[in-house]
Amino acid sequence: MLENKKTLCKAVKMEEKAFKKYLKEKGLKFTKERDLIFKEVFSIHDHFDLEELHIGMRKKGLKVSKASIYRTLPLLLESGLIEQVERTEKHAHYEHTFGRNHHDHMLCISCGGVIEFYSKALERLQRSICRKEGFESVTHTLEIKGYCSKCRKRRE
Amino acid sequence: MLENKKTLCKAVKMEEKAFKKYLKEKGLKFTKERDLIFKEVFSIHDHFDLEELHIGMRKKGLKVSKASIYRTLPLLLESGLIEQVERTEKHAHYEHTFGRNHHDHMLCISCGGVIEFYSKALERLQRSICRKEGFESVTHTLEIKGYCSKCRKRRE
DNA sequence: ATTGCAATTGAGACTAATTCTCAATTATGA
DNA sequence: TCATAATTGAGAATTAGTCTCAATTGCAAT
Repeated sequence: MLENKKTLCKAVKMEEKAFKKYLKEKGLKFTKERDLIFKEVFSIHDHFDLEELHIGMRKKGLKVSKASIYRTLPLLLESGLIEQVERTEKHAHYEHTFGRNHHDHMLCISCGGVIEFYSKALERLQRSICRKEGFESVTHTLEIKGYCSKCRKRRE
Repeated sequence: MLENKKTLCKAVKMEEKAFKKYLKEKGLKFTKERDLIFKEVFSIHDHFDLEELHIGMRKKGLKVSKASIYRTLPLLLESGLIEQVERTEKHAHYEHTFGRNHHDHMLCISCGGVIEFYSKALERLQRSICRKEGFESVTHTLEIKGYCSKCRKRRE
């Protein structure tokens, strides 16, 4: 799923550049808080929610308020550097997009497990559907809810 | 999108039967509040959220508490009589499934417009992906966010 | 029909997530 | 360096949704 560390580092630098560019275009500042949040997000190679992000930062002694995280995540989302993975009843979950290819999710209703999958054919088909509608896709989310193979067996 | 009224009426009766059956199976009661909510939901041939549903009922003089609506929607969801359409930052939107085939949504980031679409090929592909994973799909949601054709033109 | 009881209801208290406010601070471009 | 507009943190405010509990009501068995 991830390349080796060296490649990762180099690439995160590029992502940071992209973030700075995005901010500049919007007339927004690249503050140290945003930098910290950005770095934290890119150090998590998994799904995370806002709470986890915040706690993780506190543990490292990085003092950034929740409010700032609430304010920064939408920027990262909009610049395409992170994606919303899942929205439970309670709150959203995110993941950064670097080093991971886009993928979709199956959510098991029974055990809460998450299965990631990717289908080239699916992506292609979606692009073609959008083209037909004249719609320019920026992101998409496909969530399939149901029962994973383990839970299916258990239910029998 | 919808059949004529007569067909609709007859079919809603069937849906009501399905709802009663679902409740009975779960050992739940078919109360007059649930009946009212059910009827209201099936009188809306469009997306709605909980707030709208509640206000609509108040206007007609139907007194059902919000709490009861909060309690009833999950039942309708679980019995497959309604679906979650969209989850804005704030709250979920629903629609009843009768007389409308399953479809997915494109959401315009710029104007907030919603485009519904359905693709047989897409559904088929999803089924095949699930089969491969041994996953039993119950529902799925595909949301494509981007710019609709009108807004694309406007942005140029 | 009557009865008994578990499920349900409404109203408001409660909780959790998110947004807002505002004075103090800071990044940025001139 | 300076001016200024954006940003910050802390906590207040808001909002969606859940929970509590006494009163009510379906419903199944009499």
